[in-house]
Parts: sequence; C-alpha cells; structure tokens
Amino acid sequence: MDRKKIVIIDGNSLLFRAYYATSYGDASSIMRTKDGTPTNAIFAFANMMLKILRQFEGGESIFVGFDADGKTFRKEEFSEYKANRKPAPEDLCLQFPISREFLSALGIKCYEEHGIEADDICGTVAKKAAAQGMEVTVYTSDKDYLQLIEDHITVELIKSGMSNLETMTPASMVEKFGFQPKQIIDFKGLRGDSSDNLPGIPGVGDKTALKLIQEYGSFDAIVEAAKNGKIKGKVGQAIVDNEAMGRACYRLATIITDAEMPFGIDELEYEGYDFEKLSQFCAKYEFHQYLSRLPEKLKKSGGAMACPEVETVSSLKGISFGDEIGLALDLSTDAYHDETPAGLALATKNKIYYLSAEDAQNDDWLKAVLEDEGIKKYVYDRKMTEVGLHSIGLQVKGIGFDILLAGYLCDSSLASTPKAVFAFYGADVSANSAATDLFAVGNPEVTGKIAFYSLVLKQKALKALSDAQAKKLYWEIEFPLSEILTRMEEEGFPLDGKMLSEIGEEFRKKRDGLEMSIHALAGQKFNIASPKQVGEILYTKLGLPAPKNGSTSVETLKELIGYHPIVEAILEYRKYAKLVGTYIDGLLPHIKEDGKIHTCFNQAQTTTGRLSSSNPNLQNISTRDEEGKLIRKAFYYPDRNIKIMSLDYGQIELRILASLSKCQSYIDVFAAGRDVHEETARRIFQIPEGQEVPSILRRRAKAVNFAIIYGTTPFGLADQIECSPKEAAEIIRNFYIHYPEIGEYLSSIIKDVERDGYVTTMFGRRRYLRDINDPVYTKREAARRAALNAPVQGTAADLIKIAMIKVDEFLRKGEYKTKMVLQIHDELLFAVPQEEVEIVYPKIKEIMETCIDLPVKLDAEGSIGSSWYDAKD
DNA sequence: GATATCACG
DNA sequence: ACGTACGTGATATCA
Repeated sequence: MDRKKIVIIDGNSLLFRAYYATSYGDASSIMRTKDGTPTNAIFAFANMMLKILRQFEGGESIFVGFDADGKTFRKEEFSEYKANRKPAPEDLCLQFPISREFLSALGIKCYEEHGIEADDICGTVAKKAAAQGMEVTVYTSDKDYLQLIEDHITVELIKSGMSNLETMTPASMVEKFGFQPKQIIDFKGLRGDSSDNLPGIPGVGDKTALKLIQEYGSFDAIVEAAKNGKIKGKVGQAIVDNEAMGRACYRLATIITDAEMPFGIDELEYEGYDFEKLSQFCAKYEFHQYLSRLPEKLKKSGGAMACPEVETVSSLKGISFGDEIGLALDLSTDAYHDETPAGLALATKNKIYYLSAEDAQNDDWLKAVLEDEGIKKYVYDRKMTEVGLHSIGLQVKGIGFDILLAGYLCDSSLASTPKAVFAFYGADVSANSAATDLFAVGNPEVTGKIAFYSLVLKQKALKALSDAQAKKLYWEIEFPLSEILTRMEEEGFPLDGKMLSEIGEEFRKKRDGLEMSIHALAGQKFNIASPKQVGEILYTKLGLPAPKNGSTSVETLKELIGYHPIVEAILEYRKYAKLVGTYIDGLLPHIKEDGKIHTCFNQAQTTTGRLSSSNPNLQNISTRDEEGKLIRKAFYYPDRNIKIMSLDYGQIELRILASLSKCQSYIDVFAAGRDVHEETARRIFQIPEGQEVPSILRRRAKAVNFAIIYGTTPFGLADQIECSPKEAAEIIRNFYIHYPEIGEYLSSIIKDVERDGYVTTMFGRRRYLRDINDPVYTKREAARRAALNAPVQGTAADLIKIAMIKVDEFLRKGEYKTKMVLQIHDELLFAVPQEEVEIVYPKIKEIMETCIDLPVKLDAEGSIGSSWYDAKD
C-alpha cells in the first residue's frame, strides 16, 4: 500500500530565498502593492506553494514551520550562535506576518514556538510522520536538514533562485557527501558552519573532516582516536585541544526531533483552501492571477451544496414543489427596466427547472406556483425579480427572503453581485465553471445556480443576520422597503423629452458659443473636455500659475479668474457641457414609452445605508445652479391635475448628531426652532444675544458644523473657510468646549471602531472600517473620518427608510391616489392629485417628523408645484 | 479599465 | 515629511 504523503516546509528558509530571488540585488524596486507594502517574497513563496499543491491528488498533508522571534536554546547555550547574521531587511520582515495570513487563507497549518527554531519544529514533524508510516518530503535551503534524511524522509534542497531543486535521499547523500545523513552532525562538529558562526575545530576543513568521518564514523570516535594519538600532527592536537568547542558545535547542529507539539500529525491533512478568504487575500495584496492558477479541486467544498443539474422544461405540469423554492430570473442586473428576462429558474434542494420567458408566460402551472403565497420564494434581489416578472406579465406572491439584502446588512461593503454574496455565505462560486459570468443573459445554468443558492443559503444568511444583530433591520426596514421601492421604480417619474430637448438647445448654443470663444482666446483649437489639453493651454501656452498637481478643477480655476478671460469661459463651458452631456443627452434615452423615467434604487450599494439611484441617477439632478435647475421644469405630469410634492428633512444630520451625542444645548437649538448655524456662530464666535450674526460668521459656523459631521481635521476646515490650520484648530477646539457631549460622543465612536472594527447606527446598522488599524497613515485617517460620519449618515438613512415604510402604509390604507415616487436621501417626492394635497401633505409631514422617537425635534418641510422645478422653494 | 471632473445629499 | 471632509453616479478622455 502506498504511504500517505506529507510535505513539510521550512517557512523562514523559503521566505529568505523567495525575497532574495526576487529583489535582484535592488531592494528599492521590489514588487509592492499600491500602498507600498512589499510583496515580492510572498509572491515567490506563493508560487512555490502553488507548485507543491499542484502535485496533490487528495489525502496529502502539508505543514510549514517557522522561527519565532527572540531567544532560542542554541543562542542561550552559545551566545555567538548566528551572531554574524545581518538582520533581515525590513522589507522582508514586513512580509513574515503576511505569510501567516497567506497560509491561513490557503488552509495550510503552520507553527512556531519560542525557544526553538523552524528546523526543530520541522524535524519533529518529519520524524513523527515517518514513524507513523508517511512518506515525508521536506523543502528547505538549509543543509542542516540533511541529517533528517532516512528511508521515508526526502529533503528537497532549494538551490539558487527558487525553481532549482535538488532531491536528497539516503543514496544521493552518500553519493554527494560520502557519508550518511546522520553524519552531517559529526561533520559540523569538526568543521563548524560559518553561516551559523560555529567555528568547529580550527584547522579542520571539508576534506579533513570528510576523511576523518569516513575513517572513524562519528565525532565521538574521532575524539577518542585523537586522544589515543591515532590522529597524527596538528589536526590530532587541534581536536584534543578544542574538544569542548567541537562538542558544542555538534550539539548546536543537531536538530531536535522530539519537541513538544500542540497538534497531531493527523491534523495536518490538507482540506483545501477557503475561496473567500483567499480571494480577499489576493485582492488585498494584489495577486490578481493567483486564484485562477490554483487547481479547482483544491477548493474547500461548501459542504452539502453541490448544485444539481438544471433541466429546461416548457411547463411545470406534473411537477410539484414543497413550501420553499429558490427563484431567479435570467436578466442582466443593471438593465432590468430596459429588458425583459430571457427565462427563469425554480430550484429545490435537489432539482432545478428552467423555463424560457415565452414558455413561462404561457404556463398556468408556473403561474399557480408563483401566485401561491404558501410556496415561499427565496431570491437574490427581490426588487429586480418582481420587476422582471411583472415585465413579462407574471405576478408573484410569497417572496420570503432576499439574500442580497441579507448580505448587505451583514457587510455593507459586500459587492452587490450574486457571486460576492453567495461566496460571502461560503458557497462555491468558481469563475471557471462552464458558465463564466454570473448573470449572463440566456444562461439557464447561471440562473439555476442563483435560484439554488438563494434557496440553500437562506438558513446561513438568517444565522449571519442574527449574529450581526441585524434581524430587526432586515425584517422591519430593508425587506419591506424593497417592496415599496419595486412599486416606486415601476411607477416611474415623468419627463417631457420634447421640453428637455428645448431646454437643452439653449445649453448647447451657449456651450458651442463658448467653445468658439475659448479657441479664439487660446489662439488654437483644442478639446476643452480633455483636462490634459486644458492644462497644457492654461499652464504651458498661456503661462498661468500652475497648481502643483496640475489640476484644472473648478476650485483651481476659480483661483485663476482674473489672470486670463479664458478661465471663466472654460468654467462656463464645463457647466453647459455637463448639463448637455449628463442631463439632456444623458436622460433622453431613459424616457420610456410611458413618458416616464424608471430609475433603479440600489438598496445594497452604499456603505452607510443610504440608497443610491442609477440608470439614470435621479438623485443628482441640478438644483444649486439656477440654469441647471431649469432641467427640473421638464419633470411634470401631463395630467395637470397631478402635482409634484416634495418634503425634506431640515438639518437632518445635525439633528441626528445632537441625538446620538445627547448634546443638550444642540437639542435645545432645534427645540426652539432656531437656525443652527447661527446659534453655532453665536457660541463659537461669542456673539451676544441681541446682536445680529454677520453672514460671514454664519457661513463659517456652517462649515464647522459640516466639518464635525465629516470628521474633518483642522487642515480640511482651514481649506474650506480659507483660514490658517492654526485658526481652524482653534475654532474646532472652541466648538468642543461649547458642545462637550459631541466631543465625547465622537471619541467614543473612535474607541468603538478601534475595538470592534465597525461602527453602528442608532438602529444597529453596521459599517466595517477595515483600514482603521492600517499602517498607512492616510488609509487609517480616511477610515477614521468615515467611522465618524457613518453613524450620522447611516442613522439618517435608517430614519427616512422608516418614514417611507410608514408613509406607504398610510397611503395604501387610506387608498389614496398619491404615490411616493422618489427618495433623495433627506427628501421624498410624491405625485399628488390636487384634491388630495390638503389631506396628505400634513399627514406625511407628521409621519416624517414623528416616525421615530428622538430627543431632538425633527422638521420636514415641503412644497408643491406643477413641475419638479416648481416644487422647490 | 482607470482617471478626472462635476452633479446631488 | 507626509497630506488632509462623508456618501453617491455619469460622462469624457486616454492608455
């Protein structure tokens, strides 16, 4: 019977080799990630592992031994031991901990222990494994290991570079060295080892040592012979004189093979790599090709989740389902309002059925299943599923779980793709299966997989929600909201393409006129849309003072107004080009036959809990610029009886900050209905009660309030309000003196994120900040600022979502014709028949202001108009 | 596909 | 000495 195989690796030895093999004598140009972390040794090390793992056929074991830092028993015994060694380069040291991370992701066990070295650990494992009947291969570049060689222990000696290996067996040992493996120790006792700073017997070199060993066999016998005068001359005398040193070198060169190990050999069998962990590792360290090079079969299987075959059927006639199925559409994810699904899949735990859209539309059995509320449908992206089914005339009831939303609540930074979400729950979502691209339209296999995983991962997803303390958020906010968003998207928002084009013509004329003037001013034609060419004209040709980063952004250009008339012209050109490109030509193709825009409200996109809007984005339609705002005139209901009503929360984030921090003076400002920026100005700039607040100070105070919410540093604030960082720091200090609870609250957030790695909103929504302890200052600081902002922005997002649910409930219960149509973070838009305005406006305002219980007063104000433009003050 | 710019809260 | 406001999406250029 074949012996089971085990591969043992001297981690330190390999990493050293890997480092020097890939630094090419020039440490400054080694491979690094974008942020500067050196990765060359890890990369070469990983390739070596790949080479080894590729030979695995199943049932092999693998283990890596490392040196721990600090003292070893050898150093204790002989202070000169390895004293000649230069410390490892810093770029290599930085990679030692990464190697542990890598091995963990790869599912390879490693071990290190204070007091002993990697060779003692590897030696012990090797001997134990061999004694248990395994075939052992040890990878190292350290020749000391050769003493371990025996019948079932082979050493792969790594020579120059990384790929050059020399296989050492008992036979090849004798052939190469002229003695047995064990005798390496005797050899070292005599000859010493300059690399470990072991002197051995002075005057005894390779040849003499070899001769003596061949003649006498062992170090002991040689000493004995020398003492008896059998070894003549200087050599014999040197052996006698230096016996103690020789014995010490002998001991030091001896690898310990009976060290204590807290694990058994049977625990080292390779069980495969953790796909998710490894893909995160590869992303983090930018090893973009690595995963695809690993053999598929080495992936740790996701348990009992092998995906059954997909059977394409034309009808569900004769097929019965239990009370739970997975359901998925064959529909591309970012265009579900533009296209209809090619088909759909229904999954049970052991069977998947696929129907083309056409067959589905004509199949009464399918309709019965879809409309049976008792059959719970588990889906990935409930909103898209419903919209897609409706688009081919199918109704669905009993959608019981949306794994996309569940994944989002567990980790808001999770990509909203089936692949990322299923992988998050431990599914095997390899890219190299037959179906390459998840969500490729017209692909029954992929659609089937999505249906299947949506079904079988539901329990895990529920458990994860529970662990993340996000069950309430899920069942009371996100899941009910997804149904509301479905209706909002399907309802759409009217846009008059003809009127939009007319408005656009004005913009186009102005843009084209400006283009002519700019070319005239520059004395040449160039592409004004190209920042590169603009920079060349401004900073090279016209000699305007160039900023050090070469930027041509608004902020930069505004500084340059007055140097040359071309600057203002470019700014204006940019404005009209943006309006035409994004809001005229960009919106027109999105108008559907019903004269409406059907945006997509992405519910699992932002890291803070906000929604986002896309295809097209209706959350960034111009309003600050007067001309840009004209775009909003084209959004109106052709039925002039239907008005557009907007209600928005005033100062929502500051109110939430006041609540979260329980800052009484801030709460009081809102309770009294005062202008918060003015009040802040009064306090931090000490303006007496009776005196008016100068507008410049109100502006500054407003910037300070924002700075607090955004976690700004004095430098950032200084930049905003154009003062010195010193003054800005003084202002911020002053702010915290007047609002101490806010300072304490923000400090507690930092403590939270440093301890937990995440922060939470008032409703428990988490945001993980994985960079919070990153060694790179800018990354760490960015994470800090995001941590300070996330609870505020996220709580505001929770709040308006709750308001939406309650407003929707009110409108439906009262059977109003009023429809909620858009959400823009702190604002809700409604289509309201004139006759309902008087009833719904005050009621919705009330719901928005009272839907959650806070120590601070909330304020929702609204306006109504015939167009979106007119529904604004 | 990455980068710069700019629209919104 | 560094580099410095949070969260989005769409468009154009350029490699």
